This record gives sequence, structure tokens and C-alpha cells, in this order.
Amino acid sequence: MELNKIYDANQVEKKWYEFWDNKGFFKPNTLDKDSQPFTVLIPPPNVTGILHMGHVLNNTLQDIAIRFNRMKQRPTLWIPGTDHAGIATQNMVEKELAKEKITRHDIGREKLVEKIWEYKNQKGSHIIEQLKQLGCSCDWSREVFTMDENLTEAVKEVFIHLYNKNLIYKGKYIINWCPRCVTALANDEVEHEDKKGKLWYVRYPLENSSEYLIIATTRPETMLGDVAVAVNPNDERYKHLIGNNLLLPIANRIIPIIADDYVDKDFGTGCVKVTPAHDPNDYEIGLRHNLDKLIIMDEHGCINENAPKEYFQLDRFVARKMIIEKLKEENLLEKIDDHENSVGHCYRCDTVVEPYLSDQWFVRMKPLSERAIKVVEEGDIKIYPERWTKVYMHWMNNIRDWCISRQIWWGHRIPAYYCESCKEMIVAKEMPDICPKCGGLSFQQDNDVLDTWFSSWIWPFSTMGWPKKTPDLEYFLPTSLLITAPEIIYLWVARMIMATLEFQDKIPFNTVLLHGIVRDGQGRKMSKSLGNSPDPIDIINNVGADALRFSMVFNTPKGQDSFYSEEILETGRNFCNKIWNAFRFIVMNIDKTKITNEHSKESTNIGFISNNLSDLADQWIYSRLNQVIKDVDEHYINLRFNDAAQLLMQFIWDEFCSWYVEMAKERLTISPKVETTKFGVEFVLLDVMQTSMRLLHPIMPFISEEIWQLIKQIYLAPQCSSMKCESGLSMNEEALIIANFPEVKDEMINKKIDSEMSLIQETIVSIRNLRKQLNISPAVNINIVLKLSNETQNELYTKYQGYIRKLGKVDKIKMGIDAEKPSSSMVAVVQDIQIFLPLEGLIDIEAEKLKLQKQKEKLENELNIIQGKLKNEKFIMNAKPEIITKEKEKELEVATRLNTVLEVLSEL
RNA sequence: GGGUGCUUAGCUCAGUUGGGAGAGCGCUUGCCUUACAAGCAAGUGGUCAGAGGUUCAAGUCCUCUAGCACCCACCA
Repeated sequence: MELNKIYDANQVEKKWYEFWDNKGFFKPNTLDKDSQPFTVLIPPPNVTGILHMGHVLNNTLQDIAIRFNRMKQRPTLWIPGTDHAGIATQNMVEKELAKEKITRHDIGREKLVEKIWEYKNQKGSHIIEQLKQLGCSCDWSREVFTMDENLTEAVKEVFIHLYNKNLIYKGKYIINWCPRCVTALANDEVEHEDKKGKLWYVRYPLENSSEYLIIATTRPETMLGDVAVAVNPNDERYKHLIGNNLLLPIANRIIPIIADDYVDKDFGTGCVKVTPAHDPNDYEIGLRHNLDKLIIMDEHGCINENAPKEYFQLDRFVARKMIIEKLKEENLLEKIDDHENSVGHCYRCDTVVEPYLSDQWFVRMKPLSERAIKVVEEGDIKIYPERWTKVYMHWMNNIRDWCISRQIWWGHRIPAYYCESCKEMIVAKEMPDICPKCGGLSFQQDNDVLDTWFSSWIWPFSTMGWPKKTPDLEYFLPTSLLITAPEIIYLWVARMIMATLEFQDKIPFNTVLLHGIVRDGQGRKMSKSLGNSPDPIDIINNVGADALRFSMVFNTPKGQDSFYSEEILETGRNFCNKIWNAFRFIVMNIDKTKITNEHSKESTNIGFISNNLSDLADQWIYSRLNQVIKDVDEHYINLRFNDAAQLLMQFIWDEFCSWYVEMAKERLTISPKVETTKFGVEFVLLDVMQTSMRLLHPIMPFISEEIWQLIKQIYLAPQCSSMKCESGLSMNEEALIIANFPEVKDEMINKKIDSEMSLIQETIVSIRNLRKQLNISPAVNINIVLKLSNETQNELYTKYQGYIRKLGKVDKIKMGIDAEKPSSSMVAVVQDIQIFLPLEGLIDIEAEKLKLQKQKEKLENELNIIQGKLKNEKFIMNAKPEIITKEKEKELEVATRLNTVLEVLSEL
């Protein structure tokens, strides 16, 4: 079998994805009551969106959790779906229309909605296809869309239920209004930004007087809507004027001076103009004083007919300029100050938001929040990282009513109908036939649609078929894990908790994992305008989904921001290649027929290797492998995927490839003496490889499946489908994706073996170091002398000197307890072992002394610290016993090393 | 204005009940060693932001200071 020298993800990934999907591996394997399911809900991407790096991170994390639990043989379900994304999607289509100079009003509601559906159908599957390329193992047979028939039904059900419970009401209110999108925005949809602006000081003349009050304002154009000026009732400067009237400039209206506690005496001049229809605070003041609500702007942010004619239909900012000019002309502008204040912008189009008085629908949130607070407080729902629970609680405790109506056309239309004759409002799923009040027969449905989040907050059960009673709903709710970004804690996470408690009497999920945003190499947010946001599909086409996934996870500590850059991507790409080549080495060196034959003799069942596992390297790699299984398993469970990735890379690359495979070469090629030994090496190589692929599969599903399948295909005798190895794993599953996750065999973790191996390894490293110091070419073999300190070491080194020769490129080794230091030589010290590299020519004794002197100082320092501790009575009294034992062991070790160094020094 | 975090190697960051300072990338040096140059080998590099405190012991806990980030909020 010929394998490509460089791993080619393109030839691998598509093939396996189709295989998995066709075999139905993404579906839960059972709905058996005795098994505990593992369920994840996808945060639905915009149906017409395209994949960006944030999606990559988010969905990779979900897929890892899903694949891990699937391999743990739990019934596993990842429900996919997309969101209709009201404003965003409608904007896209309106933009298209604008190219042909058509507005939505030209074609009307029905036609626009039709066009958006067309647009949706054309773009809708795009992001789903992209998620598949990323490897996401969602159950596509359960895919939903927020405007599917059933989900629409669910939305209506929820609306009506809440309306009947008096938890939804219609009211007039000052809301945030985007004049460009021509719709209300929820508080969460407004982004505040500190901007340098101006504070204009305007003179308002007193009626029948030459005196005036000075009013400071940041929005002079709203003075057209002023209905009063307010001062603090305790403000001595103005007390006497309360109840008097002012002549409002420009509009030329008479307005009263009123007193209200809201006014801060120390800000500006202490006088506030009151514009109830265009400022939320003023609205409140207006209510208290029973003032008119004079609306002077239309829905596009242009001045309306309630203002003087010359401003009619002018944009608010144009009007502002003109008003300022006019005030200057009339000498009514006292002064202009620079002023920094926070200006709200539309999160969709960045237009400055206008406070606007209009009819809107609201959900009363307070009654819903109580249980939602409790379930988090009591730990029924766990939020990671934990600090976000505070954020959640703060919002919940200060919750406000939720404005759910939007003045757009794309979305779930509010199920409220108005009788055309008597204006009676009826809330119902379908248009009523007859008005219960007047008997009228024709009705008009409310024009507004619901906030997109109104269909998202019921996601945990609408996706499972509610309001129908489905087996899914029964079995998979509450779900196990929600993975999302902290920026939508309020918008989505908190609301799902409230809705699911209200409608299902259950929590929606047990655990919430919040991850950070993806930044570029310089720590900047990814954004279109910066041009630092790469197309993930390009990356996948280039290096493969595995490399992308691994790189993302590797750089994403739990709950932290992650960083993406091309260098980071190389980590994953190079790792793929490393794994691939390790496998290539196996294929090139292990005889297929022999393995197959030996195997069919059943000689490789459990027990065979154990009996023959006499080699240190074999024992060591299994010791390490099992430790790694244990740790990786914990990391996956604790959602510490980056730790799992890091550990796996370290194990496969450093321990398996750099040490075990290198040592295996010695046995495979240099001394093929004992057949069983050699056979053992071959088997261990295969076994560790296949076990590693299992561990790695959740993060790198494609390359792991490819290699696992190739091992089966090449090495498994057809007549014997089970290859039982020391890892205790057979390979009789049809695919790795549904194979068992490895289970740790504690008895194979062996500290003694580990330390024997590290002694050999340290020895080899020291020899290489000596060579390097002398600039000896890697092509040249050297001779060394090893002075050992006891018989155990003697046995160990005698037995495994082959490794030292091979890995240290050593020809002759003279070793023993009595080995003598050659007269002219370089020296290195490993624990209590002395390594000499004899020199033919001159040796720089001074340089050698200096090196050893440094070591000596370091060791002495260390020893002093340890002995200081041990002499400290308080330490002995207070420290835990195991710490003291550890310190004593350390003392002995350091002292031994120091002695060895001193010994060598004295001989020099 | 309120809140939450962050400050550890040149860069980006780990460091989970306090007990031997880590990773990736970068850098230096030498190697195409028969799996891999997307590689191998050997190295360099840190007053853990600053000050104080608790403790036998502090990167880790407490207080303060400085700098930074993010979130929330109606200051005209």
C-alpha cells in the first residue's frame, strides 16, 4: 500500500462524512429509557448566513462534546436548525430590491415576504452544507427552521398562553427606534458608544419678560416637541419661577415651568426641556405632570407636520443644523460646550437610534424570572465559566419588560386581530369568523411581527415537536449542554430558561458553556471592515477541517477568547501530517501477512501481549497511554477541550513518535533477533495508534477515522474480526465514530517503569547534548563511558543499551559501577550517573569546570531551600505529611546529584 | 455612574482545594538520520504588573495602587 508523503485532507474528509451520514450514525442509537441521553441544541445560525470563524469555534466545541459522548455509547442527539433572523434577512432582500430602485412599499407585504422566502430557499442550505464540511455530526433528519409550520404553531401557542395569563400586553411606550430599519429595537439590540458631541445652551424667554432661562441639550431638534421645562423643586435659583410660562423659541408655543425631582441641579443649568414623545425620562415626567405627548418626528426620523412648516420632512440631523442656525440668528444660543455622551446605535445598521413613542407589545418578565433565578441559584443549571452566573443574576434581578413587536414583515406575525367595525382586538391562532362584540365579519391582523428571539426562546422544545407530545420531547428534554457566546446570555440563554420552565416545567439544559470570541493574531475582533476574517471554507479546502478544528480548540481555553492566525493553523496542519507519517511508518514496516496470520491464530488475544510485554519501551508506552486515557477522558468530561488537545498532541508527537517509534526502529530494523519480541513491537505500534485515534476522534474526526479504517482494512484478517490488543479494545465496530472510547487500565500505569524510562531518556539527551557541545556531526558515531552507581542500574543499562546506541548514535559503550573516567573527556551528570565522552584531542578543562560549577551552584541553591524547609520546625509541624515526604525525597535526590557533580569537579 | 474580568517567556495564552514556573509560536545552533524539512536534535528566554498583608509555604488567598478590556445604564 502506497501512502502519500503529505496528508491530503481533501481525499479523506468528504468520503467519511457521507459514509457516516448515510449509515445514520448521527442519529441517536436508541431512545431506550435505561440509557442516559446526551443532547445538544445548536444555536441556530441565520438561515441565509455564511460560516465565519465564530461558527467554527462554536460548532467544533459542540461536535467534540457530541462525538465524545457518542463514543461513550450514550444515545446522542445534536439537533440542528436555522433562524429566520427577521431584520437581518429582510434587510438583505431589501438591499437587493434597492438595486432595482424598488422599496418594500412598492411591492407590498405579501410580495416581499414571498421574495424573502425565495431568497431563503436559495441561500438556506448553504450554511448547513458548510457545517457538514466542518464535520458537525448533527442529526439532519431532525433539522428545523424557526418558521417551519410546527415552530410557527409553537410560537402562536406561546403567545396566546402568555396573553391569556396577562403576561403579554399592548402598550404605548418610548422605545428605541431605528429610523433606517423603521422598526422598534429591544434594549439589547442597541449598542451604546461614547461619542464626542456638543451641549447647546439655549435661551428660553420668559413669557412677557425680557428674562430667559437657559436650557442645555444634546438634541436641539427635539425642542420642537417641548411641552415644558423642568427644574428641581429645591433649586433656589428657579423656585420662584415654578408655575410661570416660557415662550418656546422657533415653535413659538407657550410652555410651563414645572418642578420635578428627576432634575439634577448640578448638571448643565439645572433646567431641563421636557419632550415626552422623544425621550424616555421626559415621558415619565410627562406622565407625572399630565403633559401632552407631542410627536414631531415620523418613523423615518424626519420632522412631521406638528412642527413649523419650514422643517417639514427634514431629516433630524438636517433639522438640528437649521435650528442651531436659527437660534444663532435670533441670538438665543448662549454657548456651545463639548460634551461626551453615550449614543445608542442600531446593532444591525449602526444608525443612531431615536427614542420613539409608539404602540408596542410587551412580555411581563418579572413573573417569569423567579424560577429562572432559582434554578441557577440552586445549581440545577450550571454555567461555565462561573463568573457569568453573576451577570445572569444581575440581569434577572433587574429584569424589565420585553418589547416583542417589530415593525417589519419577515417573521411570525402577531396573532392579534382587529374587528374592522368596532376595533375590538381578538388574540387567536387563526383569524376569527365573527366579532364577539359587534358581530362584525371582517378583521385586520396586527401588522407587526414578533422579535426573532420570540421564536428562539422556545428552541429547547419547539425543536422537539412541541406543542405536539412527541417521544423526543419526553426523552431528550432537558438537554445536556448548551454551548454559546456570552453576548447572548440575556437575549437567548436567560429567556430559554424562563420559557422552558413556563411551558415544560423543566429546565432547558443542565450545563451552559460560554466561550469567547475569535480574535486575530493581534488580538483584534474579527470583522469585515478590518478584513481579518478569513473564510473557513477556504481554510478547510486548503488544510482540512481537522486541522482547522484542532487549531481552534488548541487555542481556546475553556470560556476564554480564542485566537486565530495562519501560524496557529499550522499547528493543526502539521499535527495531521505528523500523525499521518507515523501511520505511514507503521505501514511501511509492519508486514501485513504476518500480522494477519499470527492474528488469525488468535495468539494476539488479551494475554498474549501481557506475557510478552517484557520490554521497557512497551511497558512504558502503555503506562503513559493509560495515564493519557485517564486524563483526556477527564478533560472531555470537564469541557476542557484545549487541555485534551494539548495532551494528545504531546503524547502522540513527543512520547509516541519521538521516543517509542524511534526505539521501535531499533527492534524492527537493527536487531530483528527475537521473532516474538519483534512481533510484539509491531502489535504495540498498531495498538497504540488505534487507541490514540479513538482518543483524538472527537477533535479530529476525519483523519482518525481514515487511519482507523486503514488499520482494519490492512491488518485485520477477514476471518477474524476482532483484534484484541493490550488496550483491551477490539476493532470490530463498523466505524470509529461509533467505536468505544478507550477505558483506562489502571494497573498498566506504572511509576517505576516511567522513572526507569526517564533515566534512559535523560541519558540519551545528555549524550546528544555533549555531542552538540563538541559539534560532532550526526553522521559520526561516538564512544562513551557510563559510570553507574548500583547494580540495578547496571542491569537496566546493560539490557537497554541498544536504545542508547541507536538514539544517541553511540558506537562503543563502556559501562559499570567501576567504570573509570577517561583521562581526557567531556562529562555530563544524570542523577547519580556520570557520562563521559572521551576526547582524542585537547579539551577545554576550564570550560568544563565552568559548566559544572554552574550546575553545582544551582544544585546547592536548591538543596539550601529544601534543607531550610526541613529544618523549619513550623514547616514540619504544619505541612501535610505527603509534602514533607516529598521534600525529603527531593533532598536526597538533589544531594546525590550534587555529590556526583562535586566528584567530577574534583577529578578535573 | 454601576458591574465583571485581565496584567505570567519576544508574541498569544495555560497554570482547577496554596507545596518543584508551563504550552504553542518565535529566536539561536546543527542536521535532507532509510515516517515526516509541515521534519529531527540540542539550546536561549520569566523580580508571575507594583506595594502591603495572611501563612511554615503565595503566580495561586486578602487589601490597596497603576494600566487595560468587556458588559450594563435614561444623566438633559
